[in-house]
Amino acid sequence: MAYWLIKSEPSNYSWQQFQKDGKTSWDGVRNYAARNHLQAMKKGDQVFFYHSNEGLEIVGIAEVLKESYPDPTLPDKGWVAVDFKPKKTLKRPVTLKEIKEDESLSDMALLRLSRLSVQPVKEKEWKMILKKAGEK
DNA sequence: GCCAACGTTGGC
DNA sequence: GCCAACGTTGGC
Repeated sequence: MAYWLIKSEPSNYSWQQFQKDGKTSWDGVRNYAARNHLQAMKKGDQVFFYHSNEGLEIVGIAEVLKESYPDPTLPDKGWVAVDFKPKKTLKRPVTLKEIKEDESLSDMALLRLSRLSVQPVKEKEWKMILKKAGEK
């Protein structure tokens, strides 16, 4: 099982909206690095949902519902989409500030590659963040 | 609203 | 194939 992090601007698509929808299709990604990560996702993988621009915090955990398939908004160009479903809202959101302050998380892609919208999370980082969120 | 970081584009 | 110009993302 692998761990990931996806970003969304709440004004565009928020965690609350995601929960209301029950699932969502992550399409429209037009970045090669992000696409490669989408393609590597397996059903059941766990995914942090991060609010960028506003909030600046990890708000919940999603799960891969459907592995990558041709992006319906641009099917012939090799871009892909992945379906997610919301799994759990964190007891306490984990802010970018907290992540920055933690030495052991200084290597996270969130900090090093701040512009990448789909990125891998190491198991160690995953557990660390869950702990900060007040989860087991 | 500004600006740094980074990806993409296009001229040579 | 290099690199400058430009556009976009995202934190501040």
